[in-house]
Formats: sequence, C-alpha cells, structure tokens
Amino acid sequence: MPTQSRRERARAERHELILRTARELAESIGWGAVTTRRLAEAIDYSQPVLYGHFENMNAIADAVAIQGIEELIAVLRFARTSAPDPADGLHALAKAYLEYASNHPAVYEAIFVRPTDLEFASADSPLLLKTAFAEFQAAIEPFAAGDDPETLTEVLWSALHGQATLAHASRLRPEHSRARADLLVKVITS
Amino acid sequence: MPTQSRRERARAERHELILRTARELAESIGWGAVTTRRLAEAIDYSQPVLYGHFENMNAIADAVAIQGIEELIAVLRFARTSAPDPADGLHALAKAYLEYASNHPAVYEAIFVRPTDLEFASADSPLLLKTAFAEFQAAIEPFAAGDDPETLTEVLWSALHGQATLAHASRLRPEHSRARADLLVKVITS
DNA sequence: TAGATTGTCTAGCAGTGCTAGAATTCAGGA
DNA sequence: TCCTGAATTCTAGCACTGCTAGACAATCTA
Repeated sequence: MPTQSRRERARAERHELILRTARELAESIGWGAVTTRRLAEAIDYSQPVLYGHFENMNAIADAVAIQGIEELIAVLRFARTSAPDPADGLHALAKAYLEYASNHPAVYEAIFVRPTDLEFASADSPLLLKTAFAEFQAAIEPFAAGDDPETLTEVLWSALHGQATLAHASRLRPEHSRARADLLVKVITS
Repeated sequence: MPTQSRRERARAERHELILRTARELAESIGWGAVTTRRLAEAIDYSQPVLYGHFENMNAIADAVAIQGIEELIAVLRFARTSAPDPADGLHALAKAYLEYASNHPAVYEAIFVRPTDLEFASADSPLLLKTAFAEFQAAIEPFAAGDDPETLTEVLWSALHGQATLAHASRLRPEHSRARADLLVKVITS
C-alpha cells in the first residue's frame, strides 16, 4: 500500500510543519500572539486542520517544549562531557544552559515557564525532565561534599532558572550575565 | 464642598474595592481567569466602570503588583533587621522571601512573572524595585568578600526567584523547600 | 464508473478586552 | 418643588480568541 504510506508521510510532514512554524512564530512574535488563526494562515491551511494533529493550542506548545528539552539535554551533555575536569564541566554546563535559554527564549518559556500539565501527565516528558535533571546532578555531584546531592542539584537548577527568566525580563544587568554565571559556580564549588 | 469630597471618597473606596477583589480573585482562581466581566460582576458594577479607574486589565494587575512589592519590602526589612547577626539576617531574609512567594503566589506572579512594562516605565515602581533590591544587597554585603556585591545580590535574588517559581510550578520536591533555602544560604556564606 | 471513505473548509458558538453612545441619577438654582 | 445641566452608569456592540459541527470536495475501493 504505497498510497497509505504516502498519505502518512504527508501527514507526518505537515505535523512537523505545524511544530516548526509554531516555534518560529513564537520566537518572533511571542507565544501570546501565536493564535490558531495566525498559525493556520502561516501553514496555509484552515484552523480545524490543527485540531487533526493536536488536541488544542496548548498541546502544540507542549510538543515544542518536548522538542526543546531534547535539544537542551543534548546541549548540556555535550558541554559537561567535553570539559577536561568536573569544575570546568559544571562551568560549561551552567553557561550552556543560560545560552540556550537566551538564544531560544520562546522554547525555554514553553518548557519551563508556560503553564502546562503535560510535563507531569504524559508518558514521555517526565522521563525527559528526569534526564535533564540527571545532567545537572552529574555535573554538581563532585562538589556536594557532605550535602544532599539532589538538594544541591535543585539549588543549582533553580539558580540558573532564576537568572534565565529574570535576564529575559530585563530585570538583571545584561552586561553582567557572564559574571553572574561565574559567581554562581564559584560559590557552589568553593 | 462636602458633596465633592464625599464623591471622591466613594470613588477612592471603589478603587480599593477593585484592587482587593482582583487580588482575591487572582489568588483563588489564577490571573488567567480574572476577566473584566468576572471582576465587574464581583464588585457589582458593569465592565466600563473598571476603565474609569484603570487604563486596562493589565494596569489592575500592575497596581496589585505595586501593593505587593511594598508589602514584600516591609517583610524583607523586618526579617533582616530583626536578626541578631548578618548570617541570621540573610537566612531570615531568604526564608521570608520564599514564604511570601508561597503564601501569595498570585501577587508574586503579578510582581515578577507576569509580562508587564509598568515596572520600568512608570514613575514609582522602579524606585520600589530598587528598594527591594537594596534589601537583598544589605543582607548579602557582609558576605561579598572580594566579589562585586551587586553581582552577588543578583545571584542571590535570581536563585531565590528560581526556587519560588519552580516550587510553585511543582517542579521541586515540596518537602525539601527549607533544605534548599538553607543550602543556598550556606554555599553563599561559606 | 458508483459508492464509501477520507480530508478540508465555511460558518458559527461562547468567550475575551475594550468602547461609543444611550439612559439614568443627582446636585444646584429658580 | 421643579427644572436643567452635569456626572455617572449601563447597554449593546466591535474585533478578537479557542474550538467545533456540518457541508463540501477529493480520493480510494470495488
């Protein structure tokens, strides 16, 4: 049945088109302005088509978030494992995290800021979140000393998340971004 | 002119009623569900009345945010200055901040999370934000050692903000809230 | 080619923020 | 006490939102 598979292929392509377009739109005009009508217009179909692929608008943002967290995990892992020693590894991981958030603010928002119940309800995403968390923990474990590694991981992740979101909201001095990351790593490792 | 002042008094009272009701609604059903119709219904007036007091719905949330940051400043100052020494002061400030965020999540969201341009555009609020920032800086300055105090303040505030928001989004283990605050203060002061 | 299935669109619902203009209330003067 | 003008409040409506039912068109099967 080549027909059936051709159809399925076309359908899968459109699925990706929706996600790619939603992501581009969000990065350029913000999630608040990504409406079903605008998104449908951008992919050159009518709105109901979107609902043939996703349950609702939120599910589209959730799917973008899942793509994003997969990217983020790869970025963190590469940064950490490419470093010559644990201290550099933690440093590289922190910088990579903040850079990803800064370079893909809409995706970061979809993953960690936008209200969504998918992250904990679905079958795949909790595993992804755990994997991302494990990257943080692997990077910081060498510096845990007598402290609970998991708690220290939460402290590190929260601190980076805070820097990412406040910087994006223009509430931190933009030219001191690197200094903040450096200082955070310093106080944690010393 | 007792008539004029009576009118003005009634108007000021309704102004406060709007703010109080918006805050209560937001805390109980979330900002997303605080609509002009619902808010107008709650204060027993029609929607256009709201626009006689505030420019738009966002301005109402902004006004709640300003009330909130004034409260928060008082809370932080009390926590810091009531402590017997700087270390306890920093500890108390951190806990007070996280407690406020946890006890008034909608107000905290209005201040630090909701998209708003008021915080930096208006005449009053930047001063309030600076005052709040000064509280953090006063608490952490004794521990700055050779580091830039302002950068360290940003690191501290970001770390607490991250813990507050991720905890509210149920992304951190709720029973370890205190341990995270303790550990953060520990790594910063040691 | 006829019929069934699949895919897509048009048109519409209830909700949103916000506003113009009608209706009402009220204060002050004759 | 009644009238007039001003201040206040409401009704009704706009353009937008997410989402969907049902009509229509294209495609595959027999």
